[in-house]
Amino acid sequence: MPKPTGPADTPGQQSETALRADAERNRERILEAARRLFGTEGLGVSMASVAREACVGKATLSRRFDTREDLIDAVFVDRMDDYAESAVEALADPDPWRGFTRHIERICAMQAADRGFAAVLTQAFPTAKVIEARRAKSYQDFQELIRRAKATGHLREDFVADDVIVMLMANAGVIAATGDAAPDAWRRLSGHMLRAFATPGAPLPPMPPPPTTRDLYRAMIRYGRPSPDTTGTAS
Amino acid sequence: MPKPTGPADTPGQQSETALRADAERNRERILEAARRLFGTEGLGVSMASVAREACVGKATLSRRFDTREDLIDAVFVDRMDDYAESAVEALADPDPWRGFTRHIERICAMQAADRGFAAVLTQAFPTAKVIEARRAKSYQDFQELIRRAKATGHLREDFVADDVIVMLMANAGVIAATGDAAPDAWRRLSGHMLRAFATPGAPLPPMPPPPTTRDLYRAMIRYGRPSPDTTGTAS
DNA sequence: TACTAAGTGGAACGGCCTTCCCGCTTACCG
DNA sequence: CGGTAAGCGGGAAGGCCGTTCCACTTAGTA
Repeated sequence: MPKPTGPADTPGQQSETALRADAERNRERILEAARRLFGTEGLGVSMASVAREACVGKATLSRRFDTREDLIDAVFVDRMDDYAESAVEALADPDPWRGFTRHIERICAMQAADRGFAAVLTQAFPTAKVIEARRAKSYQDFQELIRRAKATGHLREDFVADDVIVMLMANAGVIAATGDAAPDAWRRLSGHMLRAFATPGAPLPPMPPPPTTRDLYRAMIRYGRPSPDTTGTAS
Repeated sequence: MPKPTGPADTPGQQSETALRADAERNRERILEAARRLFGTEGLGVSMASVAREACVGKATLSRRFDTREDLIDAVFVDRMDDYAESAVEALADPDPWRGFTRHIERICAMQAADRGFAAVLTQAFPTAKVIEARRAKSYQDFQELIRRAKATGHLREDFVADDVIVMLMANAGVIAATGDAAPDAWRRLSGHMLRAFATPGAPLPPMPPPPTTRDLYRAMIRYGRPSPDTTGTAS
């Protein structure tokens, strides 16, 4: 009877009875495949295609992660670490306003780099404990950052933490709509957003150039296919 | 020979041989059903569900509109008229900057009022002649509006027409993400965007309040289900 | 009124997805 | 080693979607 360490107390997903070596290897392959597909296609890719990409049976996938949300949780832990870390870094900056602007730019860039992650930042996954913990932590730190940034006089007084969530939703929209037809369009948005958040005299990074009309049009055409963003709520 | 009883000789789609009375009635029912479903669920609802909602057979639907794009074109003609009209109205305003701000607010509101239309404004449908004509017209007028608004000194010099497309994509993202859990979140975004576009002293409408944290969180949870935005490219 | 072609809905089909199940393989412990 | 249960893959069943075909209905005309 392999009855190793404590039973099921790791947050989030499945039983935690320590996998057999080959099983663990498969688990890893699934995570890699999912990371790849989520990144390029968005959350919402079929579980079947994840299994196919990982070269495992469909059964193996759902045995390891019985809901899509579990898979998402496992895939994006690292990214959420980076996300939470960004707020910490921002707080560490001696100039809170510079910390603020860089934080905004960093998290927008994180969204742009991974389409699935862009969605993760704008959705809540109640059962994904790990993700939600990181999100909460970042939110806390961000509140403090706001307080300090306002004290410099460069951040608008009416700015609130939830504005950043709205911004992330907006940015996700731009990223989903432009895809790789206009891969830098999001920079233009984040440039605008910083200008919206800043008070008149505040120092700002230079405004990124707009995407070319041609690229934007290509993006509008290309757009259309598979942007499900679906989560498949746990049953 | 059936007479040409104004059954809308809309360009673009199907044969235009004037439908029989009952067929025309069905066509209308399909359009109503599609308008309703596109508005609440987004483009991307299954053609089958449109047929069901319209109480016609699936065959009837695809006989009348052989591609989803045709249906979209027919459904959104009026909305696109309003859209193009908004730019005209803006040009008619003696104060170009006020015309500009109102135009921005109006088109964002149009997106918020109809989820399908929000998608239409950020996608191109090469085969949907009617829609594309209106879009082009609006774009032209908007260029002129920009020119005049810059002349007032209230619009940033580095603003370009394509910025409004990026903004529409962003707004569509917010609308898709918040749905009716936080139905006014988009106003906050448009408020930010106007502040981003304006030069320091420019007169602006008051900043809309942010959505409540509670509503935003509900939106993040609720989000996830079926926001396909898909178009089903014509084959 | 009677005829005919335009118009109809449902059945059938192929594709893709998910979930469940079952017989085979193999890692690991003794 | 060798036995055993953990782990595996794929097939079956069931659900939706979109398309196509076909026998029936009915609007409009003569």
